[in-house]
Amino acid sequence: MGRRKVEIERIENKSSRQVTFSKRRKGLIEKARQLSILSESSIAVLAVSGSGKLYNAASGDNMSKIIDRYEIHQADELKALDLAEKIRNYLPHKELLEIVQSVDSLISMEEQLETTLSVIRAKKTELMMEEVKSLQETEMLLREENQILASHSQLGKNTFLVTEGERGMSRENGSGNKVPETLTLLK
Amino acid sequence: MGRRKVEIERIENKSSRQVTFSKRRKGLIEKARQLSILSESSIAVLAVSGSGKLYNAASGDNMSKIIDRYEIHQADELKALDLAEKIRNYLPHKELLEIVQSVDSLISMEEQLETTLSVIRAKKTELMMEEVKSLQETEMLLREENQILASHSQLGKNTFLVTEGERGMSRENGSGNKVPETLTLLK
DNA sequence: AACTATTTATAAGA
DNA sequence: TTCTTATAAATAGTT
Repeated sequence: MGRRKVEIERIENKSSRQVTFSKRRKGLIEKARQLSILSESSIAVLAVSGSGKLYNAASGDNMSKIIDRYEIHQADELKALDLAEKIRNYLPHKELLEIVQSVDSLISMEEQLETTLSVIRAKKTELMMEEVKSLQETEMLLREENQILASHSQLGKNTFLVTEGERGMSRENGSGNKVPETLTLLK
Repeated sequence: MGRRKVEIERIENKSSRQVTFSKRRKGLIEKARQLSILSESSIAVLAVSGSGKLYNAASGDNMSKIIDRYEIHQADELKALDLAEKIRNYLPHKELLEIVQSVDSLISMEEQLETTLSVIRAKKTELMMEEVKSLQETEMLLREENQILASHSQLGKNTFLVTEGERGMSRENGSGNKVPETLTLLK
């Protein structure tokens, strides 16, 4: 769609790559807007540039709602906790048509879906907590093993451990995450 | 881009609307894929049809990571600090009674509260992710240190450490899971 | 699902 | 960055 046909492959020239990112991102978001209006739908576009900068656009509804919708969809697909089946139980197909007749019923459906969503979120938190706990236990075991090894070490009295710097989750991080320094053995 | 120019407005004919949704959605996702490759970036597209069906595509990275990035970005932008104040600003006590008169105002209140809530959730996820990452880094460092100590150990090759069952003595690390430290071994 | 006349997006250049 | 314009690509209406 330009003076020349371009192959769809990484543009090597950095400057051209940035220009293309800018032009096509604009085009993509405009296309999303048009689709949303033409077809009365909700469209979200998230773009993370090579340098990590984020661009986003939502049409038809706000970003949070579209993402929520995605998360519900995912959870449903993955059948976390057989929730999909639970929902089916709550809303058997037969009764659905009758149910949808009233506003009250829609409110109740909304509440049920929100309940489901909160269960999904709780599950996410639970899994992350488990991971943290497991990692903490591993850390403890390693420290113990370490101590035992140190007490049997051949490293003489001239050997000593120096601790440097402060590390940990309290650091302001954002995206500039630091790679852990490698343990260095100096002689 | 077709036999005729079309105005960007809701297509009234339901069938045409669906066909357009399908065609343009495909085009949009293809554009997203191309942008991702050409500019070495990550692009996510979420589309919710008028009938509520969800379509999504992610290029360059997986959907979860792109959404996480968005949420962290939001949290940073809106600064989850002083949320209470924000809520107070949105809803000054004086104006509350007047505001609550209209349905529109309630919808807008709902949206604002949902935005606030999503910021809080994003912040929670961000902090948990950081903690996991930090623990993983600590684990790596400990394993390295361990390896070095083992290689200098007087314990023979036939000796091995039992890390289970000998706990308690070395547990005087009363500080629980503390800030990991980078160790430099000097000789 | 295909086809194709047109419109639209955009690559290169200024 | 913004604009221009030749050309490639997307797609609206049709089959």
